[in-house]
Parts: sequence; structure tokens; C-alpha cells
Amino acid sequence: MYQLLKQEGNARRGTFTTVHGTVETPAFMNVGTAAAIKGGISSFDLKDELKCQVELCNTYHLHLRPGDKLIKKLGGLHKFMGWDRPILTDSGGFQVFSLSSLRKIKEEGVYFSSHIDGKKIFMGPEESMQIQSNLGSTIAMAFDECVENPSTYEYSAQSCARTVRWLERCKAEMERLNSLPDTLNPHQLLFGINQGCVFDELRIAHMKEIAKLDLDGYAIGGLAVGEPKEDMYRIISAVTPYMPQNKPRYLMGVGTPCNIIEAVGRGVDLFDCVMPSRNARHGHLNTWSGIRNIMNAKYEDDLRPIDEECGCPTCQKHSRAYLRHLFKAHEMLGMRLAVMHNLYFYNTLMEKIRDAIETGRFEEFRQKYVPLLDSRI
RNA sequence: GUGGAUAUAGCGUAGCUGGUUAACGCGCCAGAUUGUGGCUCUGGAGAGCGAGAGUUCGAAUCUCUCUAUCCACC
Repeated sequence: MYQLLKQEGNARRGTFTTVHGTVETPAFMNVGTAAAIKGGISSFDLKDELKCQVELCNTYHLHLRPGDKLIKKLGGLHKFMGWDRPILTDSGGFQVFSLSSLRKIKEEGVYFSSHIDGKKIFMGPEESMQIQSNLGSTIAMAFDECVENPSTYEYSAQSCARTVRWLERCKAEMERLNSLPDTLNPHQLLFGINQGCVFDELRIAHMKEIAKLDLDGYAIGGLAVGEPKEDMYRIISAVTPYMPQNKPRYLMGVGTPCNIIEAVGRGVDLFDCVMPSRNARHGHLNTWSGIRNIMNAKYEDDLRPIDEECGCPTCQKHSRAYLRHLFKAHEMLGMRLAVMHNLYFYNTLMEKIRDAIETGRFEEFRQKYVPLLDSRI
């Protein structure tokens, strides 16, 4: 259940309550694709050190390995990972399109080959819901088609229509699964996903259609896939007025700190992105004055922390020089310390955004940080 | 001490019978990365070829001397 606490312009400060606890929004969901945050981060790190509220896991990956039936047998994803707060599972829709080869899209679903062993797999709306039900996540995402950019208007329109039909099937299947006696989480929530490529009319029409289905939340998908950021911002602005006020709004796969601030300013509540963890693994560390590549030679003898304003465990203890050395030597500790730093940064960014909205200073916050946070230092 | 082999960028190598600004991998320096394969991709700097002398229009490539290293045998 979503509750709006305060609004400044379009920016929303709220709470989202689930059976696994309440999420203060706007929030960033930390991405743990295969039931793990890459870089050696445990659920106790997330909870005790990194201020993580929600974790995202992946239906596609967990279905292939270790298998959703096994996870159900072991008591569900929460128990498996040792994480008792909310988990959102991505539907597999995006991965079918971004990772697998030889895919064939039909009305019933998608036939594709596993990126692990090439095995032929079928996934449709019902299969995706069944897998997510077996995982027992807090929030399940609808099975959608994420159309490539660029795509033609005609193809995008046809795909949107199919995504609506798939969404109706997702909803029916989720209701059925939630009512089964042996279901892990009878209160599993379902979010629908808006598509429509970069065409405003398609986006709006699609959003209006799926809003009628009265789902637990709504996502904007298919953005940050190569289009200019102006297109992304324009589409968010076009679509959010048609998203239900009393439901959480989730912008999928986004993004940079500036992307997040801009999207919050347009009314978005939830985000997820691989960027903080992937960038960390590549030595690109977020700071309040921009992005620092810790492998740069200039940090060789720099004894300061990554960011002097940061309160993360890494910055409390270790220097830029040490981090640089660990990266150069390919020591796994380097990655772990870097990922901890970036996730702490993102979760703190969201905390600051929430404070800013609460105190009516979001616009001030935006003007201060948008010119800084995505820059290279 | 004798015989043999080898010396090309920080490291490992390629450069055929001498022919335009000496090539490649790793490393180094710097970018990219948006519902995750730690991968990958894109640029850049860096040697004048162990030292010296010669042959030649022209030498990393041929000759001589020296030096260093390695391997055998004393």
C-alpha cells in the first residue's frame, strides 16, 4: 500500500508498505541478480551497513540457476538469501531480450536459448508468474516485451498491444497463484510495465490501458536503452500524469544519480540500476562532487578516503591509495569495498532526496547536485 | 678455461634471403558501460633494436671486436 506523505512540485515523498516491511520512497533497489549483490556483498552488509531497503533479484537468472522450484523447496528467496526486507523480482522480460540468443516472440510467450548452456526455454506471462511465485518475492513484475531502441512506431504499437494482453494474463495467473494453499507469499504484489519506445502517444495510450487493471504498482520500462536522456525525461514527464496517484511508480533500470534526481522531480518513487555496482567493479566511484576513477595514477599516494563527506564503511577505514592498489592487484577486497561505497552512496542519495522533499528543498537539492554528480573528477 | 646459443618498449615475443615513420600480447595511461557475465569495447604513451666499428645508396637483419646472460664440457 502506497501512502503519499508530502509533495514538492511533482516530487513525491511516501511510504510503501508490504508484508516484508515498509519502504520509504523515493527509494533505490539494490540489484542482486542471482540472489547476490555482485562484488561479495552479503545481506547483513546491506542491512547493517549500507542502508538498503529493497533488493531486486532476477526471475530469468534464478529460473536457470539454481531453479525456482529448488528455491521454493528451500523455503523461498527471503530465507535462501537471509534477507527479510522486501524483494522485487524482475520478470525475465528484459533478460529474454538482452541476454538470450535465438529468441522468437509469439502471442503465447517467448522461445529462447539460455545464455548459460544454450538450452531451449519457453517463457510466457504464466510461466513468469509461476517462477516469481515459487521465489516468493514481495513484488513480482509483469512479463513484458522491452522493445529495442530504435524501433518503428508500427512495431512498438503492436508490441504494446501484446504487452497489455500479456499483462491481463499475468494478473489472472498471479491471482490464481496467490490463492493456492501452498503458495509461499499469498500477498505477492504485481506491478505492470509501461512500454511504447520513444513515442509519447503510444506511451500515454499504453499507460492509460494498464492503469485500468488496478495493479499494485506501475513501472516505466524500456528507457535508458540507448536513447538520448532528453527523450527519457520527456517520456517520464509525459507518462507520470497518467500513473495512478495512490500507487508506487518505478522507473526500471535507471540510472545515474542525475537521472534519478530528474526522475524524482517528475514523480517517480522507485529505481533500480546495475550502475553503482558495475561501476564499482570497474573502479568508478560515486562522490558528492562527481565520479572518481580510483585506478587513475593520481591516486597512487593519496591517503584521503574516496569521498571526505562519505560515511560508508570503506571511507571510514581505507584510503584512495589502498583502493587503487587493490584494484591494480585484482584483489577481490577492492571490489567489495568499492561496491559497498557506491551502494551506500546511492542509498544515501535517496535518503537526502527524501529529506529534501520533506523539508520543501528538493528543487534546491536538484540545482545543487545535478551539475555535479554525473561529472568526472 | 673450451665450445655453443641468445641480446628488439617495464615483461614476453615477431621481424622471411638487408628496402618506406620497427609489429604483437601483457602491463602502463585514459575513456565507455543504465530491468548485471567481474566481461567487453575504444583511444593513447613508451623502444630505434646490448656497445662500438665496418660493408652498403640503404643495416634490427651481413662482418669484426667488446660486454652481458644462458647451456654444455673441463
